Amino acid sequence: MARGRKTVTIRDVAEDAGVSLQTVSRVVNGGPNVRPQLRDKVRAAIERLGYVPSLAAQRMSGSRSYIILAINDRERTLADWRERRGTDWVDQMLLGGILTCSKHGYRMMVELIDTHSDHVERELGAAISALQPDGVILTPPHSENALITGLLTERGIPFARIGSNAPGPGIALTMGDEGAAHLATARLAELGHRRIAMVAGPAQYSLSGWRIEGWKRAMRELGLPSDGLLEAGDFGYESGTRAARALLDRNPDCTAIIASSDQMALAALEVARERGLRVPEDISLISFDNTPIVRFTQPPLTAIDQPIAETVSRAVEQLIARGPDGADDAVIEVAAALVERLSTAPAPGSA
Amino acid sequence: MARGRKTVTIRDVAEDAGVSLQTVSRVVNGGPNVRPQLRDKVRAAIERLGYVPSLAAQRMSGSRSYIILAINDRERTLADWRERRGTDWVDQMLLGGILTCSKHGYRMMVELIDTHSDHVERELGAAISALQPDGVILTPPHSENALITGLLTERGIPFARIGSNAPGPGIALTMGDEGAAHLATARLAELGHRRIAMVAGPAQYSLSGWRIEGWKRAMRELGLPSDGLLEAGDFGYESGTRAARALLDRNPDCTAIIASSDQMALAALEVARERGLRVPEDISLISFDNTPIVRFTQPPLTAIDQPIAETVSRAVEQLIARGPDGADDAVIEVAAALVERLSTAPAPGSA
DNA sequence: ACAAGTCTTGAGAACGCTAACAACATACGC
DNA sequence: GCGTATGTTGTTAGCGTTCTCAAGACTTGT
Repeated sequence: MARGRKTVTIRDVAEDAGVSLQTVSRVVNGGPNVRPQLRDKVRAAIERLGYVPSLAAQRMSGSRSYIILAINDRERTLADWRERRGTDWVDQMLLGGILTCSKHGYRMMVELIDTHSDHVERELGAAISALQPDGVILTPPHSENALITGLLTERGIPFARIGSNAPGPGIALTMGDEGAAHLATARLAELGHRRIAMVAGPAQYSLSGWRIEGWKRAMRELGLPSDGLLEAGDFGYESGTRAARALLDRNPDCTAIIASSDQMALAALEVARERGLRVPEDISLISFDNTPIVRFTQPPLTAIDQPIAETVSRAVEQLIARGPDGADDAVIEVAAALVERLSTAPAPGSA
Repeated sequence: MARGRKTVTIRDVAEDAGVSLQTVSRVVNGGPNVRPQLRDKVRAAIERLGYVPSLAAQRMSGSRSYIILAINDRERTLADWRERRGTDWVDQMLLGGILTCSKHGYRMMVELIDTHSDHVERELGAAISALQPDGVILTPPHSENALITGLLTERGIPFARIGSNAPGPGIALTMGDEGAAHLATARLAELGHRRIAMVAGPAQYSLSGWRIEGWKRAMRELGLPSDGLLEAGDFGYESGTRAARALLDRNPDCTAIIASSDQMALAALEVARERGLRVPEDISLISFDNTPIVRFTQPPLTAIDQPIAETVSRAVEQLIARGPDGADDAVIEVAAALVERLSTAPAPGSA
């Protein structure tokens, strides 16, 4: 077996092209002061030998590591996965991240970290020390964890916080949860609905609050009361069942529900069915997330599409563009869209 | 801003513990010949300083890179993603991989690579040169690409091929596609079905062939003819529609369909509906994959669960356990299971 | 008690790359 | 034509770790 054919190093290229190591390095990194003639010669040698710089060596020599680290919540990810709920969030994040990273010669790594306070510093610290990433992407519920943002700030590593619009340290990227909830509510009102209920997410996620805000603002603007029309779940199916039942028990006149996750919307759909309510004839449903499952339910659900991939992509681009020193704070919004399917219709008796 | 607090290196630990670099290195890597007293002293220093070895430096010094690289097909992944079909496969793979990697102090990286022959060597070669992974995990359709396995063999990098049971180079991990198809077919026969059709995957994937084999073997063992009951799709929804229509046109007496992917099963479900066939009363349906969507269709689908996460986990463990030299070939099978839901029932008119 | 081993520790080189600096060539101003 | 800015190339050191090899401290057998 032709095992272990020696790796092509920068030295081999230098030799082949008849120049010094440094010149090759300059060509590889797009250095500014190289004569075109030499540059082409070096490029030819690189091509011929199939040279690719070693990431480890680059990192060692004090330059960038070309790694972006994405932090996900271990508990949630594992629960989603174990119960085969699907982890579309991870998917979207990964794909958006990988694609954008590779466009810039970077790589993305995913790390699962416990939210528990005594673990979080150890685990994140270890990951950072081992990988020395050029940037970190934080996803909920880590996005507003002061322990984490503090650690990253202290170590001088640029980071982006997904799903947060609190103008704290680092780059905050939000999907405009307030606006999205407002959009959904307004659309339902447009269809003639007056009693529009909201199944919110857990208070631990700040986006839950923003969605409630958006819903309340829309109701207020339309002169509709929102009292008694709010329930909270934990994004999971069971909590959605509980919330939908409570909501319908309390408001028999409710004709529309906005659920803060697809799972909870699915639960609401089932609760409606168990009570003999037809969707969308008797009650309309809008969910948040727009994961693949909502296209295959009966009826397919109208949903707010979370542009997770695009958001993460933007985050990566910011991180890379700003480089090691540009950790300036910023708030960026990537707009969500309403995808209308068959779970929404004019309110019963309207028009 | 307390920017850039210096990283803790092995030198700091050595100084703190009053020993040489080498001793610390030995303790960190579980070296065999260190006196317990010293070992504890060094461990205490590591703990106190929060030392974590730099991955880049470890790699540089010629030891392992502690990185496992997973290769996915770019085209398929992007298509799945763009059309929001969901990429459950990526999910499962990633999670199974990450979890097992981190258990052993490894990391997993995902790379999307084009199947096109002129790209594949360049792209994979570049990824390998840059990352220098300790092992590579190949997923279909790369698992049996001779260009890829050749390149890896030549470079002496151990690799695992997921979804292949061809006893070629490297470790082949199969989910027992032949057995799984046999299982599904036998179960349907048990329910009284005689005309059991198969919507297979594309021939490009060898597992498609194995599934056909399993189905044919079961039919043969049961003394049932299988002629005219086979159609092939490309795993996608549209191809499933075409296949199901062709199948039902040709075999009005068909009472059961096994589809080689959830998407194609969904399509078959829709085709049945459009022809006024009730599932499962008139026709039973079994799909392959068991992604999250099949739990939420009407009715929920009986499915063969692909133990992707477990398979990848096994692959990672093999790769790590064998180390840099143990590239011995092997074939490992992780059994798939049949998850019965509501799309299967006794054949019409039976019992 | 002495030679021959084994265990334990340390010193120095090496991995592949880039930063910082030095050296040389070329251009420009007067 | 000489000094100074600017462009181009090469040289050296160092990043943090592990490997190789050597030296010292213990054993053990006779």
